[in-house]
Amino acid sequence: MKEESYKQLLEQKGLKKTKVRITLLQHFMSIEHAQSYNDLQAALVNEVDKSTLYRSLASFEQAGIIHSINDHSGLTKYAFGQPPSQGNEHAHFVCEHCEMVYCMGKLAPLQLNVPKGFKTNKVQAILKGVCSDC
Amino acid sequence: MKEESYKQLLEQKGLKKTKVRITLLQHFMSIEHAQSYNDLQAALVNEVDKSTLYRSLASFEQAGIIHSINDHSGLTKYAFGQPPSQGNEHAHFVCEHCEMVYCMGKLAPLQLNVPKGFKTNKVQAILKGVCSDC
DNA sequence: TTTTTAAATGCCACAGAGTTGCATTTATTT
DNA sequence: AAATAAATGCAACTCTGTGGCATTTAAAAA
Repeated sequence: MKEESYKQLLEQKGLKKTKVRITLLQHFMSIEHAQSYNDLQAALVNEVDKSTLYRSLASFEQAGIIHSINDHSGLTKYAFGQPPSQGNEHAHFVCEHCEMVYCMGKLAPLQLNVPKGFKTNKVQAILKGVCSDC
Repeated sequence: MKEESYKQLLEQKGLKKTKVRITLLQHFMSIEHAQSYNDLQAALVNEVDKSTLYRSLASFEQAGIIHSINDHSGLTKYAFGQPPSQGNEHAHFVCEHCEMVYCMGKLAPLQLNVPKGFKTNKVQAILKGVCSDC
């Protein structure tokens, strides 16, 4: 994909087309699994300041370009694609072997027995297993 | 429940019956929702050292007395009861109003469409909504 | 194109969760 | 009661993530 298309996406989302953001977006769109802060620093060859990177991630997430994932590892991961909205959730798959995190297809409505008085609004599911590369 | 029963449980699990552990276990069994490190410190009136508390939690979890929960708040929470084992998972409910975390009943088997080559071993679900007290 | 302005970056210091090493204390065993 | 092994407390440290502030850069206005 040409650099132009990254710029277009940023413009469309009302974000300034800075060097950091273009590189970051390019990376997100070129990779298929979720990225931790450290993955991203390595991919950007440690050229970006820590707070800049976190702030870029925050603005991308707010703009709906990426979404953050809690995979129960203690590290937040980030993946390309819109944040799951109500009724539009997708599951995340964590490989127990290589630790990689993948976005899965839309989550089928779950039968959830919650006690009386509890009202469920959204569901987050983490699948653990072995990925196709392992 | 008498103090004797806490001691029995510790003995049964092969854990030394220390003051800290008895107080901690007593607290876990008297409360219905999951506890953060800070909740526990407050409940134990800040009398316990940080590393002691974390180490006690680790030993309880290893012994299968409690299990830890990652509710996407950034804080690990701990609840009384065996860690979910394969085929015996339960969901966790996070109240969006009071932030409390509850253990729900056993999770019904889910229909999960994962891509070819992916093999799911376990499922962890977090439900977000409003609890019966809110 | 040049000037203006508003936002993004980098640097630094900080906050909070959780861990580790080590000396001391305590529970259990002999 | 003495010996032993594990639990505790303390201090220092790691790691993730945040916030203030001066400087730079992208976009808008002139």
